[in-house]
Amino acid sequence: MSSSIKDVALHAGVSVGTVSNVLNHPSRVSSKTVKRVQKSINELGFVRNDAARQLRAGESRTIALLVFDAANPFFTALARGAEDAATDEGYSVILANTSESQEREHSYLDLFEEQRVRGILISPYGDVEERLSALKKFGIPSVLVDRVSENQAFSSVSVDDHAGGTIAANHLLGLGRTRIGFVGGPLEIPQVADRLRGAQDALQASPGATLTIFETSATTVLEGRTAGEKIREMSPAERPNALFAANDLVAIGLLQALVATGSLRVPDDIAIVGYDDIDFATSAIVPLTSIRQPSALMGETALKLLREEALDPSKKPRRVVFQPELVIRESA
Amino acid sequence: MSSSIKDVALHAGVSVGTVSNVLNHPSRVSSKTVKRVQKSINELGFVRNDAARQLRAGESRTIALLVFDAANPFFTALARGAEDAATDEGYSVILANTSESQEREHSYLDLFEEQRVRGILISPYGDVEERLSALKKFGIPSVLVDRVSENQAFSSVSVDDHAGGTIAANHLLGLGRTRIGFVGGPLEIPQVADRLRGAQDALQASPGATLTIFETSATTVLEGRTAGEKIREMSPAERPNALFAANDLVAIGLLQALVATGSLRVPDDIAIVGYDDIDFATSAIVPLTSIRQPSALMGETALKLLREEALDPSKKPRRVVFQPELVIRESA
DNA sequence: ACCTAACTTTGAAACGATTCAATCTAGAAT
DNA sequence: ATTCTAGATTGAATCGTTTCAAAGTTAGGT
Repeated sequence: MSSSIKDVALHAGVSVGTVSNVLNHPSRVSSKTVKRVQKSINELGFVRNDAARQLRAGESRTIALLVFDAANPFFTALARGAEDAATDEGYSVILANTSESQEREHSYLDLFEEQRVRGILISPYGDVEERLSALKKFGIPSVLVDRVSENQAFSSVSVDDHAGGTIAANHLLGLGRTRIGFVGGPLEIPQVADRLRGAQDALQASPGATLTIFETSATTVLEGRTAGEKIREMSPAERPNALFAANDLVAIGLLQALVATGSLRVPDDIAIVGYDDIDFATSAIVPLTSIRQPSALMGETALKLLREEALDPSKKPRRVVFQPELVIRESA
Repeated sequence: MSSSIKDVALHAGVSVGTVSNVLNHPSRVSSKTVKRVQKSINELGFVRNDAARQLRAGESRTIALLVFDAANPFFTALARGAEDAATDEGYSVILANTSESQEREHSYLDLFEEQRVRGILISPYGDVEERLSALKKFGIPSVLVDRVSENQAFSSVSVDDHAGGTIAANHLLGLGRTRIGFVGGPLEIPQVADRLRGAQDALQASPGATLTIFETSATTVLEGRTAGEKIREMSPAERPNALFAANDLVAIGLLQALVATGSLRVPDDIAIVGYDDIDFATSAIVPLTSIRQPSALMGETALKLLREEALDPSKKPRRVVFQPELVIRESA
């Protein structure tokens, strides 16, 4: 069905070694021969079998990017950055979506291990550092994205989520809000936990203020809406007058529940701060005040770190931390 | 660095054939041996080399999904549907993003061909049917997503974009709007062209109404906003009083330019209908009236069609067309 | 105790590329 | 004419699996 390098060699009247050289080291072959072989390749419709190549050469040209929520624009922006950087270096990036499932996260890591990808960019959902260490020993480097390595074993690109949480909370406190709610979850997700902790630390400095946690089972629009509906039903006295959402998706969900129904006004009754500053933040019912992360740049940087790692696995991991930035719009 | 099946065989005191059988046909091996081999596998940290496996077995377990804009929630929803269906059948889906570049589209197709993926789900950007035919001859089936095959050569899952355009236009006409603008592009994208044509056909029936085309270079929020700014500057007399956007992203961009600045009211001054009904449509400044496509279901269906195709390549391609549905909110 | 049928296990031959030492040019220098 | 050299070409060995015919083993029936 598909022709091999041997068929090409036969057709062009040269040896298989020569065909391989035309493919990989054309300079070693006389231009006359190159031309002849190229012609045969075209006529036969030959396509190199990557499995065979990889088996012998021992190295792959693809890099895997594993995120736990591909639907989040923050990750697609990040992916875009990584892809552009990869293309420049002759690599291809393939994306896999964990869908917030530890099981899938592991099965994708298994897949990538079996495929011997050149490296892994991962925004971890579950606890995978041990697994990644094994992969590293195995020869597959990885770089953590949007999360730092707990034991400093991996390079990482992240944003200072604690600082982001503090900025958000301080902004709300600065507006004179004292009953603050944090909406997001699961709290096991480090990004969520850090943002929460950052907010809590900011609250420390303001004795009068309180922080209530509304934990959600995922950081999605839908979960945000569900939480919003609960908050809407609270009595005005206990209801928070400011909300800090773990990300913009949740914030948008909150807006849907609170504003779209006309029951409450944002920011008058409740101020809302989101996180990520995704494209849609600007165009929400009430344009969202949010904490911005430089997503594309993060992807690009992650790829660079991965390359460093691949070049010299013994190198000390680097940790790049970007600072988040408050973008003030109308919701707070 | 990494141990092979041979090492495992040696360690367990069996032949390589037996190890392979433990991996692929455990029923053929006595349970005693299975246990012993498993133990060796764990102790040595053996991981099957997929390249070798694929080379010998000749078939891969991954399916590629190639879309031209991974940032569009419609596609991520679709991807999710395909992924779930694939997981059920023991396949893995890898996602690649064309980023609206024909060059990338081709280079990813090259990659997938070299990798001998089991099949391709593609939402084409450029003109790729010829290329896909070659792939099919080569043994790699594909299913078109969100677009029908021009020459009936491929199975496809799509939405009746022409009908969608008609529905949108009729809705606007029904609201009494007569100066309608179509915003989107490039017009070479069939989805865009079909939606436009559907609208034009609806206009035929209304003699008094006119349709102006505002072509954009991509269907993104940014392009929508740019177009919106131009529309905002038009004199009230020539300015359209209704807009049909090629997708929700563009519609959101339009909203940003028209409403966020406070210059015009939606739908009073200008009514807007979007397309796709993405999650964010509900939460736009003005909740967006939109044409809904059953995205996840489409992904799931595409995977099923691909499986049929893989099972019997000579089978006549099937074309599944879903009907779009008008979701009325506030923007029109 | 022997034959058979059913299970297990073996090991060599693929799969399709890359690599590299060895061989073969053709032209320059003497 | 002869030697030398750099460049071009060859082809066998190799990567790590799966496959499958053949050989080996076990237990049940007579």
